[in-house]
Amino acid sequence: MYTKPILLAGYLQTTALTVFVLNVTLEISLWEEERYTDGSKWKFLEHKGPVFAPPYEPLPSNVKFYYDGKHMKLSPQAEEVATFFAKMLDHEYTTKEVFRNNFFKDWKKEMTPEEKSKITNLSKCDFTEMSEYFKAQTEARKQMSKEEKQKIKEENERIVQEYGFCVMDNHKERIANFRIEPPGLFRGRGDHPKMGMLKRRIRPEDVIINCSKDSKHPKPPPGTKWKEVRHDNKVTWLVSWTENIQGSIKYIMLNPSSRIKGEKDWQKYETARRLKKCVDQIRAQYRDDWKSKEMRIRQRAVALYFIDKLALRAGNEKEEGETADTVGCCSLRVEHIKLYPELNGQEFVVEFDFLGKDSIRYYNTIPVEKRVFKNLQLFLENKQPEDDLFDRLNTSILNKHLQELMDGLTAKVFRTYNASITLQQQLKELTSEDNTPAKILSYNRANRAVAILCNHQRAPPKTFEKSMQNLQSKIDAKKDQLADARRELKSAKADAKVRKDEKTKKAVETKKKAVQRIEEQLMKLEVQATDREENKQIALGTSKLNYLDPRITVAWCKKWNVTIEKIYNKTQREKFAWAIDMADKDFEF
DNA sequence: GTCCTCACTTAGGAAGATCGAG
DNA sequence: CTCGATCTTCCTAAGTGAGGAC
Repeated sequence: MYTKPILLAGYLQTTALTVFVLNVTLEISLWEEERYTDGSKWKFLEHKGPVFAPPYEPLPSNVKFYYDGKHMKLSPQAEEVATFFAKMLDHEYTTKEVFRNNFFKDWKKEMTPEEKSKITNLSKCDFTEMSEYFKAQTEARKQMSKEEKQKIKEENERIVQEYGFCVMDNHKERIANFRIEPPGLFRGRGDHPKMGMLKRRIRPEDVIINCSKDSKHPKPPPGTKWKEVRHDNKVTWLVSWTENIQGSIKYIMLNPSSRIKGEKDWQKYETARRLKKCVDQIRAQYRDDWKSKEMRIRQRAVALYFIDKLALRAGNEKEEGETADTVGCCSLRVEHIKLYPELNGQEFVVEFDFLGKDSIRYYNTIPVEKRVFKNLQLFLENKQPEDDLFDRLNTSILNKHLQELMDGLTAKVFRTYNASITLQQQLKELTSEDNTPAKILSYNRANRAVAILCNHQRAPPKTFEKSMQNLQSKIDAKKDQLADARRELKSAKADAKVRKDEKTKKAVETKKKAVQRIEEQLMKLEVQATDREENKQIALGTSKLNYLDPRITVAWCKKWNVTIEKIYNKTQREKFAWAIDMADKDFEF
């Protein structure tokens, strides 16, 4: 309960929002205490530690595994790993060569010597009984009675209450991911060389706990020990462990609604707003640098132009063979672009075609300025398709340069800035004094413009065509209904003209209202259809959650009298609580 | 510079919960 | 009340970028 006022108090320091000042005087002093200048993230941190994955439950003896058509009883370790595969049997992954090979190699490591000598070919393994068994279990769970479901829900709730919260500097905060990732088969995205590898079970002995010395330390499960308990208040995580696929560290951290995340988020948008103030100058500078005598500066300037204009990601180098082959701006290769001196009546066109983060394809053809084009031709000279386009540049060089142009400026700030400024400008352009659904369509379209800019795609929903058809038939039905209502209105009017009594007059009014209501409903459906069609392959969520300054949205809602609930759901409102409290209708990004 | 480690943000899909039409 | 569609939450992979060792 006291989280919010303290949070607010912090924001009050930079926004002259006086309404809340009176009742948070006490908390302001608390907040002041908590503003660390030495890089500390907290003074006090107490939590209950992570929730571990439930132990493996062996299959009932009637669920059999067959090798080469013959029943084979597997050792518990081998069986557990087999179930991971069985659970994915319907997934495309299990048809992929790389996935199957990686899985089989890791599975064999879990087998007893006898199993290993017998099971030599994955194609001879029959997991269907296991698969059917798990499907039946899922089905059974769905068919449970209301009471049983309620019981499970309550048990889950109890776990959340016990492990889902921590105390950080007097605030009780929600933890984002307090459950340790269960073992399973690694599902990389795109053409990942490690897909199918066994992600091993994490034990308390693998886990590092971070909390304050003076807190009640979390207890490891009976008979176990933590790898380490440390008290590092320069970081925000509560628990960490090293994952075995890439050797990277995983963390348990706080929910986006927490003070520590909210403040960071706010800071991010403030940095982007500072960029707004100097972006013109930076643009002038990189345009000038296109003419530089030095190759490295020209490359830097062209790359920055792409990052700015196309909202490309920075593009760190990646270790070859360890991950899917994806790139960002600085890691673009010759094979990822094509130059057309002329294309479809436009001059100096660049075609981009590459796989970005999560192996999402970026495809775009854009006309660029002649100077950029000439530079690109120069960068391509004497290179092979697999050579780097920007061979004198990497993200570190670029970011060092950006840091000199503005304090806190990095490549990703451009994405945030361009996303937010686009939303603001599109909202201005598209919104008009209209009914609420039309305003919301405008909002979604502005949001969509950003999602397109940032290349946030999604797989078209499997049911997309059908759901479009359903909506269309609803629209047709509504149109018929409207025609009927109009006919009735007409006859009622005619009737009233003849009879001229109160009763028929009233009837006309009623029919008029009915027509209006149906017109409204029809319009709403049509808007919905437009929105859905335009959204087929576009994901709005990512930009909404990570790129758009929420204060723009809050201000828009206030200005146009749209309730915030129409734009942000409960989780989003919690995450953006700071903005909802802070922004008024005149906020400008 | 280059490599490596670490912490943190950003990302799309899967699973689960809720809604609304019939 | 049931079922499929849709919305929300969960999950965890995949990025960014700072900083330190050499």
